[in-house]
Amino acid sequence: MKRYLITSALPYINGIKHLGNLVGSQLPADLFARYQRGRGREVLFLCATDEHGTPAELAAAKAGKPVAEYCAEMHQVQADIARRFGLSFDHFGRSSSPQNHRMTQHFAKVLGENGLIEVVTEKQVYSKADGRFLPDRYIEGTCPNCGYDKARGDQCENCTKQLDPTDLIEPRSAISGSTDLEVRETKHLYLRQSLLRDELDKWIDSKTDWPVLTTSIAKKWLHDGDGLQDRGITRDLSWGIPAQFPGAPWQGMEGKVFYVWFDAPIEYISCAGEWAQARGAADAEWERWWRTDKGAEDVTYVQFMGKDNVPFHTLSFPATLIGSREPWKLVDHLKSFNYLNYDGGQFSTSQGRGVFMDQALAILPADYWRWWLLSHAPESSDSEFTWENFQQSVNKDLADVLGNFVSRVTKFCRSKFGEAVPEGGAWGERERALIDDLTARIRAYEDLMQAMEVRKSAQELRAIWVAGNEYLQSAAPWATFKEDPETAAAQVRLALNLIRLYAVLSAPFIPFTAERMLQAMGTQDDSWPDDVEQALQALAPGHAFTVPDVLFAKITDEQREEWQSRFSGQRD
RNA sequence: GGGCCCGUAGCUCAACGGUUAGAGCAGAGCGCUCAUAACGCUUUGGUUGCAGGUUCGAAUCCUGCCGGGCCUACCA
Repeated sequence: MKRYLITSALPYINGIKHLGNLVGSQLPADLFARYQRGRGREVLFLCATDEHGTPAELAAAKAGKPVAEYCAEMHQVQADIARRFGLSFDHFGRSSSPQNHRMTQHFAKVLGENGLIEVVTEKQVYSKADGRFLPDRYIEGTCPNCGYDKARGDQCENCTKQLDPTDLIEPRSAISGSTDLEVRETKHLYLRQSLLRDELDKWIDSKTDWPVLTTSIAKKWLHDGDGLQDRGITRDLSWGIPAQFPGAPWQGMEGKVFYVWFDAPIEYISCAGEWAQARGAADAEWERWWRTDKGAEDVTYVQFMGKDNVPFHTLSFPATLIGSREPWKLVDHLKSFNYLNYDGGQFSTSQGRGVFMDQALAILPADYWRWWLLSHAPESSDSEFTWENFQQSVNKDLADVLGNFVSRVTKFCRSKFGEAVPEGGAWGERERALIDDLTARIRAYEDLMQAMEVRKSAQELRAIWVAGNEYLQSAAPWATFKEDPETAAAQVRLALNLIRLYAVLSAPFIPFTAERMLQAMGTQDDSWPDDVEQALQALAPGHAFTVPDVLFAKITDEQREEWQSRFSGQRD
């Protein structure tokens, strides 16, 4: 039996994520995890907050809290929202965990011992007022090229010219505005990934089934200019994983920490350790997912992320794993997404533009969002959220096609036969045809889900819902009942069983509603319909059910307009 | 500047060298009356961004142009 290790890109700690972040990584990862579990496969689905780096420190300072405290709180906030969105992580960890401290230092140590780390002395801008070194883009000044006065130290956004912080005229700290800056010498560790270029290149070449988006980005970095560049993996920050530690094969790194992009992917591994520890399990429990010498040979590892994360997942993290010369599991499939835009522009965390996860849940249940986001996932190109489209899709697909189906079937049965699966009658031609149709569609759905074709899977699932309405229209049990109640009973029995079938098939997309559907049908049987004919007999004659409340209330024009204006401005 | 991706019906998207370019929504008509004024059937709608080229055959491959997006290595 195949096992699936699934990771979602780690959400950064400095605030609540917007729907664009959600649809690009955590949500499709959850869809895949739920589907594989539904098929009875062993799954380990991991995610964590990415807690290190300059933005975390600044966000904590802004909140007036120590970084550790701020991160702990934000982790709880994000974990709570993730749970309410139905994100079914086996463990939601933290890149600041003790496990990740140990694991990150372990990798650094073996990379150093393998000659893949060197100490480089470089000059960097230090702000006395802020008491810290400033990353290039945290320095602002006047562009020497075009005179734009808010040019950043890495690039001028106005004329797009690449800059060095020392090029700026009248440079100042973007944090405090202080002009009391000086260039200081500082030492950093560099990962010599250029030495691994050919190995990485060969590895990427072997991934013929990856999206173009993924491989083209990797190829660019491997071959552009002088080829893959070495990368600084330490920073002058206080919050992070210390780069100087007992047993480290270098000296002079006191007061420095590893760069987030070095330690964050390693958290994918450490998180498995956190998961095992939380369950009181031995190390072997997580190692069988990650170590090919300890049972991970039969693991299929799938990563989900937005396109901006691709270089780190195709190059620097694999370089870390390969360079360790230890038998770590490398990613098998990397599913990357484009961006979701918001009503003509981009979602923006810094500008508070768009809908954020907590706000989304405050106005509608998670399944509305899950369905819309997944059925419109930005797979082939960027896609766009508009309130009109959201209202239209959700009302039609969820309320009319699925919700109303459940409603019409259960209410009709209650009024004619009572709240139990009716007995009598037999299937005929029409029922055979339906079973054949559903079987073909479910097999197609399985293929699409396996291939992580998110939008197409949603389309196929919707078509499966439609088939139920078509069947009812054609069988017309309300008419049959008058002449031939036995046959009507068989038709209604089939329709009630369709509700259970739909719950099972739809659970990866709309888990909360799927659970309500199963509850209404009075069953815990969520077995996958390998045999559709059998699956449609799971609820036997006499089995009691209840008529559920409306599964999906429609979004009214008034609501839509209100939300449209409420979210047009800025958050807070 | 360089690289990559995209441009198909009013809207959101399929089709990736092979019949007459498809589906959902929206629009139109009909049917049904179990149901959340829901459902079903039929149907209108396209010079596939533009101009060339290759081919028996092009939305698909090539060249140029126009338009949009992403990346470009110290934000993560």
